[in-house]
Amino acid sequence: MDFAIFTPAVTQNLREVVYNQIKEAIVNCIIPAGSKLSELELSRQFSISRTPVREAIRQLAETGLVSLSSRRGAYVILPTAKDAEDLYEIRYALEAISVERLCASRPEDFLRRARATFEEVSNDWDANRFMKLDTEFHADLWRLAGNNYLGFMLGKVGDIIQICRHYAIGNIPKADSSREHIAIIDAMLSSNAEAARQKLREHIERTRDGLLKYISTHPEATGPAD
Amino acid sequence: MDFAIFTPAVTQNLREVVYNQIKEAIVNCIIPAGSKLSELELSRQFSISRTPVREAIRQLAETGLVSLSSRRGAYVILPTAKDAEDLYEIRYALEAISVERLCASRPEDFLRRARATFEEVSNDWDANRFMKLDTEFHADLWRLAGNNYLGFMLGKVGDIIQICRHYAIGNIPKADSSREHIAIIDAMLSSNAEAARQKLREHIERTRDGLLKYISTHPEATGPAD
DNA sequence: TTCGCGTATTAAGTATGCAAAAGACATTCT
DNA sequence: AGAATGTCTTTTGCATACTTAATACGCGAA
Repeated sequence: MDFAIFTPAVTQNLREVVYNQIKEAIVNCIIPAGSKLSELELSRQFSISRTPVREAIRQLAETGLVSLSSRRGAYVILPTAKDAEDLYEIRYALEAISVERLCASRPEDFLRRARATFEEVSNDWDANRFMKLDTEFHADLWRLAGNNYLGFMLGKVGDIIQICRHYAIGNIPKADSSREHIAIIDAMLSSNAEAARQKLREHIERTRDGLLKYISTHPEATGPAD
Repeated sequence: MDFAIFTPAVTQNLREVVYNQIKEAIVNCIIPAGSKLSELELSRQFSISRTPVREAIRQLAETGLVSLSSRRGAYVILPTAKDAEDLYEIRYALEAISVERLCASRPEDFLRRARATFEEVSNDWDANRFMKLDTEFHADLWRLAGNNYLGFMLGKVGDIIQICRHYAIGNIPKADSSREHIAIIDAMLSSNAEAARQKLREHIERTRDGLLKYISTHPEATGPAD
């Protein structure tokens, strides 16, 4: 057989499908923070039995998106402003690893391409388009950094942050955010780890502050401030 | 009723019990790295049905201790030397958050008590006793740091590291390790964040190097070096 | 009216059954 | 002999039935 053109007929099992769909719904706030996730209701919507739904909910609990209460059900977490702060602090610490490593390995082709992309951004870009670009850039960072667990950890932090961030779409001028990205990239291109860390810190702090400001003026968006 | 001395009669459900027991067995290498976890076999050993065992295995997969292969079963991960390096790098980044925060808040009573305990350590301490002290100290750090997600993240990293570290018990002289702890504590007591970070880095790097050295001389202990 | 208690209802926790996939082994064909 | 195919066994994935805890509701007594 000298061809290999077919991909697996069945790629995912039901648990994965359900997990991904519920997760997407949660991080995009289609299922609002704080909602109860009923096994029965969800299994009816998916037209499957409770078992895969149960497993997906357990999986979501382990990522931190859902909190389980014994015999009382599963609830989508309701992040507080404090949660957002704590998460951004962790995110900075983890992303700093990527950035430092990339200062050393300096994947020039990638950095230049990313830089060019961010230079094209203007404030009238579609919010979702920009968010996708941003997400992918940060994902590329850890992928290139070569630490096998960075993605694993950042994924968990990112999912929870995403719940918060959803409310703040469009809150931060995209052109400013792009400039911050470019500053980080330039620092990496010149292998200046100290500057790169600093620019990253500024970028993440600015993003965080934008979110916190939004939360403070929209108390209904997340859990009670503490 | 003006007293509250009773704890819940039933605290955990079967899934939790099974999860904890399997996790302990894995991180203590009673179930060796790389082993297959059979639902049927485990459920027979626990004398329960497959359902809670399945859920526990899924939960372990989400923490990263177990890898699932669709329709082929669950296997305890087999960390490589690279994995250990990556994990320690993340652990450093996260613990640095605790240490920095504690330089600011400086919980003196706790720090002094911890310092006194580490001064009592000598090389002839029981390895498990020292490991317990060490684990608790690091746990106290993040608990006092006040970042609600630090423990969550460090727990995941720590569980995987623990698999590796188990092989290296007694590899690092306990008195040396204690001195490193004391150095970190002293830096925190004098609110010298820069020094505290540095001492923490040295401590974690030394611990890591001890483990890596062990792994390199005992290739059977973990997965293939890459 | 409010508190306490008993009952009903709902939903989660667990057990079990069934279908189907993966791996092992035997068998056939070249 | 070796490769390929068929068959059997084991075990996972999913469905479903059963058990039991938590909540809601209703009624009666203080």
